[in-house]
Amino acid sequence: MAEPLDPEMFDPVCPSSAMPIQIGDKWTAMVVLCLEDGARRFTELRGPLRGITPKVLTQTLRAMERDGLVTRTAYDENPPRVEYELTDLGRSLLILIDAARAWSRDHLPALLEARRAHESIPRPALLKRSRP
Amino acid sequence: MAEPLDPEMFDPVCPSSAMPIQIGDKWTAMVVLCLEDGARRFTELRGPLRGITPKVLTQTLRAMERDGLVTRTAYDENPPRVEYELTDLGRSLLILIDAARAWSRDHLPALLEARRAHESIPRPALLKRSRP
DNA sequence: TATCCCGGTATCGTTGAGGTAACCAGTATC
DNA sequence: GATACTGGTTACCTCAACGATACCGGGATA
Repeated sequence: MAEPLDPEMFDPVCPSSAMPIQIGDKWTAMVVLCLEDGARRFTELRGPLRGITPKVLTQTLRAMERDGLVTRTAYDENPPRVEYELTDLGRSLLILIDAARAWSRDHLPALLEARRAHESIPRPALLKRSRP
Repeated sequence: MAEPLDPEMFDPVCPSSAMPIQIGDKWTAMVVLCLEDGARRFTELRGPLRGITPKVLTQTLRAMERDGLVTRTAYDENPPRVEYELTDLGRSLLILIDAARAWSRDHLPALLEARRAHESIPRPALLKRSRP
């Protein structure tokens, strides 16, 4: 199996929301990373994905299952146990996620700096505007 | 400068909308590709980006300018002329776009096939549901 | 009997990206 | 005077994603 997930592996205040790359829907890339080391249970995923509501996690996993990115295995035990696991297709997204993270490491600071610098100037007057 | 843009370089009916990777907003990656070979004018961009409205193109370019991905140069001629050009930062997105396109070439058919196959089965009954 | 656990549903509301349509200023040309 | 061209702007609307909150069924446990 795999070690327990770090409940702080995703920082909700991290600037990744400013990152100009998105894999799937809002949570898809994070789910892929959570499943990188093996199958995980529903409630196990809710830890690192801090703030995700069960409804949205269900939606995300259903969409990923539909697209062949994860498999869902329900064991007829009780309390119920359901495990999600990456398929080869889902695992193939890891190289993209790594590329996105490499870009962020190398270039996101420049983007954020450009954005910060842009906020300073009020409005550069795009074309000559005459207001009587 | 650069050769005229191919007005059919983006297929509006192409399955890229199903692609689980997005660079920036909806049109950002396409704008980057349009500017790959040199500066372009506003109306020049409207050709390949078929269906984009001037408002949305303005929004897209303003956001890219704010993030330091493009520069905007207005020449005081007339009729007015405005040129947009990639910065080094904007150009750095090309490797990400290439990675996304490589993933699509290699894996998107499998995703679409999984999606198609999933539509066939009505509902696999997630957990036992009892409705009286 | 009561409560907890797990893996969800059901219902409602908010938000923002994106689209539609119309309009504009200044110059040049017919 | 009318029209066209460029590079936009403005007001309005739609729709899907996302979130908040509450609830559920069935068995195990206290």
